[in-house]
Amino acid sequence: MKIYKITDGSQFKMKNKIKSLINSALTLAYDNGDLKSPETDEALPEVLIEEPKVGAQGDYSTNISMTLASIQKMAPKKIAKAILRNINDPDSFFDKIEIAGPGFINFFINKAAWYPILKEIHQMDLGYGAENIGKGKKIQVEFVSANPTGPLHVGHGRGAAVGDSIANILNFCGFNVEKEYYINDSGRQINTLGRSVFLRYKELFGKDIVFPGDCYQGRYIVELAENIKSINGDNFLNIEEATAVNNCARFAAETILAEIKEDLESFGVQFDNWFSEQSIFDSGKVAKAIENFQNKKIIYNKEGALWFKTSDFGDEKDRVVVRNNGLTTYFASDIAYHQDKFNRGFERIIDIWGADHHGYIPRIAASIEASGVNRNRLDVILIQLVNLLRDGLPVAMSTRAGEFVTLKEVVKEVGRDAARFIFLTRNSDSPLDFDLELAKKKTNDNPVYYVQYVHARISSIIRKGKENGVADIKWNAEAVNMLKESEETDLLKSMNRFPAIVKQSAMRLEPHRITFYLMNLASSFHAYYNKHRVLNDDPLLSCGRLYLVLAVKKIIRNGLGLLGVSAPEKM
RNA sequence: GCCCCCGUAGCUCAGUGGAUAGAGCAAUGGAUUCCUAAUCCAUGUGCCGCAUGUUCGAUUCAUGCCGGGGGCACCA
Repeated sequence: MKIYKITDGSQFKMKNKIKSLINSALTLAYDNGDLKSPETDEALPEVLIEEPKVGAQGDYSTNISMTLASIQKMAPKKIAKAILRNINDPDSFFDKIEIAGPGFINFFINKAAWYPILKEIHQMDLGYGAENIGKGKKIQVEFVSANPTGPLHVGHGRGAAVGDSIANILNFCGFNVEKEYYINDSGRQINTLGRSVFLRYKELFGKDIVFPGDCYQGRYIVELAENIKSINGDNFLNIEEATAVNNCARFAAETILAEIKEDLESFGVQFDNWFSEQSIFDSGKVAKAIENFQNKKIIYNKEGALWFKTSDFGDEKDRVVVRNNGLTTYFASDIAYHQDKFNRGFERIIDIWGADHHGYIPRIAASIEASGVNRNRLDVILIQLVNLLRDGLPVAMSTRAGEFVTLKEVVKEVGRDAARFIFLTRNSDSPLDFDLELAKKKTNDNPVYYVQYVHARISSIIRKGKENGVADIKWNAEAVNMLKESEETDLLKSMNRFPAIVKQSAMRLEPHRITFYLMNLASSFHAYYNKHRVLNDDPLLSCGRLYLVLAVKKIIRNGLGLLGVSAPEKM
């Protein structure tokens, strides 16, 4: 993965500055008796700085006088006044400070105070927005992990987009991230795959077959059978059926997996590790895990099966790990697999699953706890369904009947950027409507192009600027000081917010926050662009504005990069 | 029956304790001799599902109910 330069704490942090100004004011007020000095053992509320939604309420505000009211036994407005009396602002950082509503203190920042942000953005460049919360910790994101029994469909695409973006964001925030795909290449459904293909194979030779309902129905099964026929002729008809089925299974799984890899590649998703389920059987880790739990007396025998006492660890009932026919369940390999993840040194692991697997969380958490690892080192993100639409009407999809729209088809039709972006326009918790026609539209309806267009427009301005003789765009205090328009301040404020958005997105594992932020920044830019000319008659002003829009361009690029979406120079 | 997610403007959705709850779409009217009109500007809309509680303050937290979706195998 890429390594980002992260300079911890070097970002321009308005909130922290205001916070410290208030804290000094409080100290002063305690000293001179404007406010009652707190008892030493008293828990003081933290000074919280927030951005009001309404412009008239200032750039920032704090509710500290309300939270102090009960401790001070004083009316919030009186406390606010006492704080104001003691605020020291020698650099005239504030234009004005107001007390409003029930006792909010609203701060109006001097425009000039925003300018250093620009310098910051240009200096940090590719690293702007990176908050070092990971501190190099090893973290694993496991996602997609679709069974190699059929092609990836749109639902997998959503998981891929979310997983890849989360990995990008965490990497950006200083985690040492590994992306992993778990291949279910063992067990019953692989056998079913083999049976399905073998039946179709027999069919190709004119044999009468009965194709059971639990077999895979799709066209691709017939294609796999045709491939086998062209390679092996009728050889598989002349060997023992079990062997033939097994051969078909191996061939089919390998072929499908290769296609899955290809599809993901063209979707822009690359994994660091492809982990085979079979490999944890081969290495004896499953057997070892079971034995270990038996020694701990948390696996018991009932009616010929082995049960893991997950109910001792918060699950609602116990779960079978070895069936009475001697076969292990998937849960057994999952136990070993998750143990293996932690043994590989990951401090945290993130599993991204379809929402239909949510019932699985308690038992996996139980197995982790039982293995002596704190369960909160695992995060599970559940991805809700994707409803595929065309012009507002549902596109029929049924895995059972083998009719589903594959990820490949969608990417081919709407493009990778549009697909990835749209997958990230919702919280993973919410079902997502994906309209193929809308995704192709190149209008305001389609947020991808709305954001990308900002990047292209700015690139164009910069090209134009070069033609006009502006060789390099750099910090010029005099020029930057000319950025006085309200739309310019809006842009500066919005850009200042980016690191906080990234941080929140990383902590809560929610990439859609970046998506929304980018749409918002794009909107501020387009409004600015339509109202003011960057390249204008005044060379100094043009210089300042170029410096401004180049910063916007960098943030758009960084943000889109986190989503895995390209930032085009031209559109 | 039990568990999980969702319920916010006509539609699709943001908003994890603050003030007058936001955005896009849809609707109507406007903007381009000029850096990309894949753009912008203007004009509305809300028992934030219901109820109780916690709080100075609840769309946000807790509990219960209603409605929608999903999950509850010696399946994967």
